[in-house]
Amino acid sequence: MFEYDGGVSSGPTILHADLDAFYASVEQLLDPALRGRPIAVGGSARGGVVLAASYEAKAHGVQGGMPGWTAARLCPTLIFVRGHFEQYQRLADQVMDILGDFTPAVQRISIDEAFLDVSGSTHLFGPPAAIGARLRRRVREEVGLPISVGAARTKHLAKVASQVAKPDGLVVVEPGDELRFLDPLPVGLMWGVGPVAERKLANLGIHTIGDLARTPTPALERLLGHAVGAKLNALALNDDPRRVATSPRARSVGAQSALGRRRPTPELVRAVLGHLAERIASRLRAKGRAGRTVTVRVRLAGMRSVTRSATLSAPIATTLTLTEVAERLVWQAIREQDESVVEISLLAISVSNLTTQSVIQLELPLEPEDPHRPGSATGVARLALDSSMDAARGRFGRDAVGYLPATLRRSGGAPDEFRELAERDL
DNA sequence: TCTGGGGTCCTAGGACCC
DNA sequence: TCTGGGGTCCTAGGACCC
Repeated sequence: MFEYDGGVSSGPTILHADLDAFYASVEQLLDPALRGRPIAVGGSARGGVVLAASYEAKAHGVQGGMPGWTAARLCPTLIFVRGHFEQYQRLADQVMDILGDFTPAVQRISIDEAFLDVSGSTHLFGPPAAIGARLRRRVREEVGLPISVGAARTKHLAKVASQVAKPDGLVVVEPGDELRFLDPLPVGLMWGVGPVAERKLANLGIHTIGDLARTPTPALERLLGHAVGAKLNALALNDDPRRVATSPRARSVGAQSALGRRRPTPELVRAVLGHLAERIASRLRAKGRAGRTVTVRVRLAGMRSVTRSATLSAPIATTLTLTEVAERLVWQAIREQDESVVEISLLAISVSNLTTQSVIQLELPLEPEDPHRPGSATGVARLALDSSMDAARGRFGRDAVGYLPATLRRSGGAPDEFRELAERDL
């Protein structure tokens, strides 16, 4: 991780730029008939989940992550549109290129938002407020999308400022105004305060960031745990040392698939895990990485989840080995539930404890009699199989091999283009 | 009416080692 | 006979973010 230290400046030189209702705004850009109207990307009035809502829909209470039928009930005129996922990546990259014109210190934190440290750019572009305004204008004129910008001395404050600026606004917090700015804002605007923490804080009468700042740290730690409590108190007092940095390497890779409600038959479990393992392992191989810890998650009907994990003696990146380890863990998890559990609604695999190792190193013999070991005859054969599958995929596209049989696909499942949008670089 | 998919980080208990 | 304290790794669960 490389850090840009803008520490010499005490002005509001950290910018947080955040595209407004990104997926929905792209749909409105692509289809003028949708502009000014309440739309939801993803889901339908009968099922699925809403991935993003336009501001017109948000005005009715529609939010991302909400079941489609709930959204339709809140907003009867809601228009459901299918996503144009390839366009999202292209347009977001175009926006990031524009941000890069203002400073090399850009930390992209998701497809549609980034931090910028502009402390070295003011001699070229003027003060941070001018940079924010210029950046917003360029994104609007060259890409056609609304973007909100917050500028402050720290990342956290810049992020809060961009939330306050939405939609389509710019908020600059001068150093002398920081505490006054934060004081009346709801605690939920802070990074790290979700629904659970918000409810616990409300029970103590803590509603605003000012309330939080006036609460003694030990009380917060008792309520929310050591790490969260201490962090929140520091942030509420605007004591935030984080610098803009390039993204660190990923620490885990995973994939999941919602199934509706299914009885976990051996055939179903094998097919779904094989599909997930293939997605994960091919990503690992493409980057020359491998992982030692395999974690599976089984979500039961009723949304309760159980996880099981195993740490292997050597890192793996082969599809078959990952499938078999995951299969063992999933059946272990299912067996340990009481017998009333007959249906599952999701399977997930994650690989962590990642190492950066070449394929050659993975082939070093360990215990040749164990088929799970990369050095065994079986292990070598599996690597060879994976290599040819990877090659076929490279030539004929990602769906050329290893896709989930149509009979096991659930209508309304997330398209692969959507999955790829969320993937982090390994 | 029934709830996506990609991640990060923290906690707490137990095993194990020195 | 009974026994300390610190560090590291592993596992399961959960909060949170986009």
